Amino acid sequence: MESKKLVSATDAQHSGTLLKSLNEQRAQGLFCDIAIIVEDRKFRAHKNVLSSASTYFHQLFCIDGASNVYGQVLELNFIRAEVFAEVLNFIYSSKLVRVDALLVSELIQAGQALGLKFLADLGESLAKVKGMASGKDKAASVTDSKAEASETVTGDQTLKSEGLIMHFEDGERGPIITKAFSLSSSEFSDSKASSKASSNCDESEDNDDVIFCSEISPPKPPSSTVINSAVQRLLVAKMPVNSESLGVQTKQITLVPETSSKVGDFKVKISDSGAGLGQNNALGQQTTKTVNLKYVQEGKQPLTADKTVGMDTFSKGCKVYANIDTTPNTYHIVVPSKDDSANCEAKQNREPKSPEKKLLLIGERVSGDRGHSSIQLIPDDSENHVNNSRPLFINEQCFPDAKRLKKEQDHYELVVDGRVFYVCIVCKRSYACLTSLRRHFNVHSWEKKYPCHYCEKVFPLAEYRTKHEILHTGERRYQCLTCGETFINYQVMASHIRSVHSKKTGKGATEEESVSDSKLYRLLPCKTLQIRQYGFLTAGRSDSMTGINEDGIVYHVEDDDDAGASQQTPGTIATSKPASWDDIFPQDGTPVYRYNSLDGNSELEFVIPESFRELA
DNA sequence: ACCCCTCCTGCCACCAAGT
DNA sequence: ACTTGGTGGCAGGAGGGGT
Repeated sequence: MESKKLVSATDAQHSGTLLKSLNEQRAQGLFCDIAIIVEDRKFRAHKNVLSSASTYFHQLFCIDGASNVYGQVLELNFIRAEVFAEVLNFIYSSKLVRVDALLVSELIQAGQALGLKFLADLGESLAKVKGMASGKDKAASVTDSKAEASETVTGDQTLKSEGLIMHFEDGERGPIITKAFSLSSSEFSDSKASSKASSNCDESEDNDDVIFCSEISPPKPPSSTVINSAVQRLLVAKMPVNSESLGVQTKQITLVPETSSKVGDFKVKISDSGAGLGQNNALGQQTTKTVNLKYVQEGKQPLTADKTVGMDTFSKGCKVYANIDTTPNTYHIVVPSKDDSANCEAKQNREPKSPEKKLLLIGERVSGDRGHSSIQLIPDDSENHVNNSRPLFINEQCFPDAKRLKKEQDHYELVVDGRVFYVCIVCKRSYACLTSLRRHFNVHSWEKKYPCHYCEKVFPLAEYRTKHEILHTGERRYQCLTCGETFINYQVMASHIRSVHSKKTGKGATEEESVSDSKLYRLLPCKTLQIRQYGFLTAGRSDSMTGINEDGIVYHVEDDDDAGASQQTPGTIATSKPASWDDIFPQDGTPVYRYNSLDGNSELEFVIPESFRELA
């Protein structure tokens, strides 16, 4: 039998090349499957890469139902955009390059929060390296006698320790760390991060009134955290009872399935906790009882259930009414008939008339039987909340699959005396108009992004962008008819009219003032918007674009399929005759727009005219 | 206290698609 | 032609931060 010859080979540069390629793909937006919104900036990235580098992201992507992951968009609110940009660069390059030393502490915090061991340990590494420098390095102010240097090169302010290479240089605002390479390829076994992610219920207790919690059953926890199966089904909800400047008193409701009981039996624990302490049972009061909810799932309508019942025990389509009139602390559960279920969605928007007066519809079971939602206890002053358009705090955070929450499943309905309120499932804001909720929901989902045409900012609402862009253009649309002065927005104009002319605008004005209100100012057409729409209308065509030269001549630009080679072709004008800006905006003081095709954008560059600058 | 600014939300107009 | 749903602008209140 002939012996096999085996050949082994290792590409030492493979990992580096691979990472570099991934980083290039990220830069080009290729294959990015997640958008991360931090402050007002959007970062595209690859889930696989994030998950591999960060235990936080690993956990997050494993737990599909994490409350803040909605589809392909993730919003991080515990980190600044500037810091996250460096974190992302590090993940995709294994390097921190010319990072302002002032950011180091935040980078360390970010590393700890995101489960990035290198960044989390950066402080320790820095202390060691600085200890090696022992006064030779300008940046070194902390020394560590325990630092063990395998090699120390301080002459050029480059330090090496345990695989860490650092280079210090003086930046404008202080020392800058450059050429810092990752310590090692040791696996992230960050128990802190793991346990942190595994206990989401506790993680957010610091500031939030309502804890966003999820079923603690990640399919593939990166750490081998063993979670008791009984605890996995634990659902915890917190409810603000008193939201005065004194903090928030909370009641904690815990639904624990009774393993020895029948299906649907839950042991309900209610405990009070101190304001803002985030500690269970701080005040000690606790009651426990068992309720059978099976009938709720299979029952015939209507039913009444205790308020401590979890929403996840209801069948899909059940409408849950808080019985605020006759029997406090109970719900009416209205189970739709089979015929109703098909038309349930269609009926939702046409159901302003509530036959059950004084029944507060606090929610509808929208997720499947495996859902992990719960109903928040209604505060005693719930009716006040209703009057304030902040009626309820419904805890419906724990969806097993956030992607299933489609647009038509982004809200609950509240019916109060026949009036419908639409409650956002994420933040619990209530709206009188469904359109308002739809518009608002993009703040969570970022299904649509509205990037500023003048800077890198991204907005969840078109109107925010428009208002922001007007700040760029400096356009002043609001004109005071008393003195003729123009203003950039309504608020400034109203303030001017109030302070200078001693007149009131708006609903707060007296009847006499209201009568004359319409004459106080006038609103000029929005040039900023018009020019953008004009640009889109022309540039939006797949085969051609229209541009304008500095003389104000409109150009028709043919697209030769070479994005970088588009050229203006004077003479191929889109209209029968050249159109100047005066034709479009014949008023004086019109801002100047230039067509910008340098970077492939079919956009119009706005140049603030001197007249505007003088006014500003 | 006042001003400035941003955010928010009810209301409305406009538009496109479907009936 | 009418209905419906989506979109986005406008008004004006609320609230935060700076002075």
